[in-house]
Amino acid sequence: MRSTDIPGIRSLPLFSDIGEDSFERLIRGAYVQNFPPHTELITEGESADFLHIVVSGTVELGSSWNERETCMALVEPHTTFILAATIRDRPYLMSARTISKARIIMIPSEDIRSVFENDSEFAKSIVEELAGCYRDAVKHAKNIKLRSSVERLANYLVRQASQSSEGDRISLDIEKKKLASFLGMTPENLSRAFTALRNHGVEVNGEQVRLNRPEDLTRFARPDPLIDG
Amino acid sequence: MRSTDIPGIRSLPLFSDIGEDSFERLIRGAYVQNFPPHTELITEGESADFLHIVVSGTVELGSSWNERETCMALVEPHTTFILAATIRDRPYLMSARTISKARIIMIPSEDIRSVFENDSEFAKSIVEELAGCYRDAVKHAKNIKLRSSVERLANYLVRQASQSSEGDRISLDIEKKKLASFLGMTPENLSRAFTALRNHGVEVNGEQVRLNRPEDLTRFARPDPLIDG
DNA sequence: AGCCCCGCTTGCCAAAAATCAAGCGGCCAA
DNA sequence: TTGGCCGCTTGATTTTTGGCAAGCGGGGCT
Repeated sequence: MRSTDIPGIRSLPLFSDIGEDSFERLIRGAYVQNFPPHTELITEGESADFLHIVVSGTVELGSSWNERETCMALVEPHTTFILAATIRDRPYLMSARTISKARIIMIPSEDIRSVFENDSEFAKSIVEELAGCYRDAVKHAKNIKLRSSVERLANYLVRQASQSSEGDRISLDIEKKKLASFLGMTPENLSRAFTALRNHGVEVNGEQVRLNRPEDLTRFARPDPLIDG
Repeated sequence: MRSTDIPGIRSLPLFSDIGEDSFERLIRGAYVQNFPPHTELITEGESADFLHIVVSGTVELGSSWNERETCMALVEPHTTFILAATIRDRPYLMSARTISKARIIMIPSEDIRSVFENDSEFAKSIVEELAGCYRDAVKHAKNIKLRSSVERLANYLVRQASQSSEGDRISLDIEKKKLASFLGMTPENLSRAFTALRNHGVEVNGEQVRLNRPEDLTRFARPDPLIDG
């Protein structure tokens, strides 16, 4: 693979600060691939042969136990997944599947480990990325342990709105079913949670959600940078 | 501080592989301190000036939101806490307080970051430790999202028993109140969960728990290395 | 020793969330 | 076009969990 095969790869957070030789070494063994939606990329419990980086599209990380399943994270472009398994050479704790069409870089775990040892800038990037993943996992757990389902939905909406350019209009870009799972509730319960938030000016129309009284919703949600940040 | 001040410090996972000069550098700015039980060591939201390492005793990591509080992790000797905040130079996501008397090493965050850049063995140890923390956080979230409260308790007991030398006798070394919070339920609910597990041979006597039919309990709990490992 | 505080338990009830069932409506394929 | 599948919603009901109150009992303090 030539590095020019992937426009913008050099500016990924993980690569932006590293030396040219380290970069070449990582790129040499790497694959880039386009996947259709709903493709299982990795399976919980398997061993971690590649580090994955999302270039475009969205990837879901999910876990299951005893016939139950839950969505643990939604991975957006420019970040990695299953970095921890790669580093510790342990089985994946989560499965990964594409939600939309997705373009993904895969780098052999051994290459990651060997470049890590020789390039302290890369090591720094890796550890920053990993620390970020860790903090996200902690936030996810806090969200679920400390808030009710309606509160989780409210905060999700407030956050989406703050990130959207549209101001108080949100387009849920994932199935409600999936959103429910991510927020730790059933689809039925998510429907009811949306209904409950009508009192705070939330108006739902299929994928489109409008926050008619954003201040009201925010006051109810009480977003916290240490959970939602 | 002299390194001889802390017996065994050199064999901590974080230090066992690093060079003597790196070690000296880390130790130079470090403090060791003994804390009484129930002492707040760090507070959620503050900035991360020190990496903490538990030498002896137990430390609780907890988080709060909107008057609610939850125990996120129990840190045992030889591991670190708030490593991620140290590395990213971000505010703590969790508070830390001692549960028992505890002996703790504190190393300035800057020292960690600078030695990290110069000693790839140390970098490797740091990233392994961090990956371990991340995996623990993911497991915690899976545990809570995928299991009911009774199932969580059952698995907790099975795991404790497997780690204990006593076979099927367990001594809960933390308050039930705290255990309840860690397992994501109220103290009342924990009591009821214990009662429910009588059907599977669980007998409680204050701090002492006996598993009279371990196979039965295990069959009910369905422990999973990707959650309980 | 006696008192009080606090952790734990239990009963009772309320709230939250899951489950079951039915119906609507869009989308895809025959 | 039509049939069937699937995602979503809503209602009815159950299960799970939480909250409140009362009582028990151990440990520390006066």
